[in-house]
Amino acid sequence: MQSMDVPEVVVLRLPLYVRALTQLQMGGTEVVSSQQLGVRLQMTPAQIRKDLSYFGRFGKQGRGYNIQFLLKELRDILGLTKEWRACLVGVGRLGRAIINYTGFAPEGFTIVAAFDDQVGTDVGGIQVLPMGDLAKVIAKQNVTIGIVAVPAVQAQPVIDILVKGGVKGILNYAPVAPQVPLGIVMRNIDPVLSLQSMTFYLKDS
Amino acid sequence: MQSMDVPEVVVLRLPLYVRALTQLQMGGTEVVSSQQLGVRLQMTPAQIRKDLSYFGRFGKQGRGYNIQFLLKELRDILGLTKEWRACLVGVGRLGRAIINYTGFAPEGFTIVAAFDDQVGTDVGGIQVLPMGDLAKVIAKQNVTIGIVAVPAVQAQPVIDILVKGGVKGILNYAPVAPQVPLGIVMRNIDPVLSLQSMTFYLKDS
DNA sequence: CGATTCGTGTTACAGGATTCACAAACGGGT
DNA sequence: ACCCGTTTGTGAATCCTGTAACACGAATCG
Repeated sequence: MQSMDVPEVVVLRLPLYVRALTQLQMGGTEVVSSQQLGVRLQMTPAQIRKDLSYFGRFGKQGRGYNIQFLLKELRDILGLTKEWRACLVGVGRLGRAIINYTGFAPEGFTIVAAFDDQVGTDVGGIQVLPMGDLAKVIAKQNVTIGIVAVPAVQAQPVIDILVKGGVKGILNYAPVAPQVPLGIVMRNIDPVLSLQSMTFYLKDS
Repeated sequence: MQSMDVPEVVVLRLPLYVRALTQLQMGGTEVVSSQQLGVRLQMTPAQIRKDLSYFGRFGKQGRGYNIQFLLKELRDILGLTKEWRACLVGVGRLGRAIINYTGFAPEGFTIVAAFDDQVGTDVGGIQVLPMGDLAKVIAKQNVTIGIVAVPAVQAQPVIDILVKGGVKGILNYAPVAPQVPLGIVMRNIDPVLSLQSMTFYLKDS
């Protein structure tokens, strides 16, 4: 498994490349140099080349990278060729916004189930199930990702349940820094933290 | 200005400290050691001490950090003592979810205006104004932060307008990597990118 | 009051990550 | 067939970040 000796920062940047390349492809471009990509993404060409070189040799000297080919490779590396099935916990305002968010599906992420204490009502075509059904649904529906949209205090217990249920990755919207066992991948979405680090630079200007 | 020689990674961690300390304070704790904080935040005590030492000497040997004092200091450093006024651009599904999000206000971030092409309707008690009024409102209402919740293609032009209008920081929810002039602080909120880097680790397990 | 324990702030170090620089490769033009 | 401008991939060098070690101040205990 190559995952081990690739720095995590590099992995975090790969999706940026995928996105930029996709946009270029939409625009009809067929070949791009690390130089041009660098301008688009505000980074040095050297870094882009180094990053890509962790995974193989995708470019041609004197020409650059064939976009279609590089995209296919990157999608493969990131595991974006298959569909990923996620479940959502918490169907409050935030949870409903997440269900209705149209950005996930085109990238292959599908929310197949939603859980909450207030059961019953359908939201955006998805039935809301009781928390008790969680483990069963994860197993039966082949869910690998849990999306957490509950209040802060409930986040840790919910995440524990998700992990015990067999989820491998967690996308956490709750404003906490939850603990997960080794081997579980977590990503936090936290606009307040972003703002709070921003104000440091804004405070005297 | 001390901002210059403090590494950005450190600044990004400060809000985490603020949050953890606040929770401890709620729980009635008065003093905490870097050790204990480290357990809570999954980081080494050494790093916490080093981070804090960029800004001063806040702890007492043999005792630890007085939470109330350290919190005040950190809030000061981050500029969280005053109220920050933001405006939102884009009142679609995502924009409305942002307006209704209850996590901003308690931390001192207020959305004072919203802009969109579809004018008129009030959303969550905030009137939606036409884009043409943007510059005027930013100046009159003392807005320093712009929140972008428009579709990808409109993001860059909207950000240009916000910057020209005088905003100093931008919280961008659109799935793009926008260019901003030097001196403007940008933070991106992008769940899809988070998921796409997650799958790299999930793809063979 | 002296000894012991605790935990800070700081300096030194090791490991990573970014940038640099250059040989090798490619394509187009002549 | 050969040259020239271009751009890759990759060690080497530089910069940055995190960790470990330590000296010292503060509190506690007998």
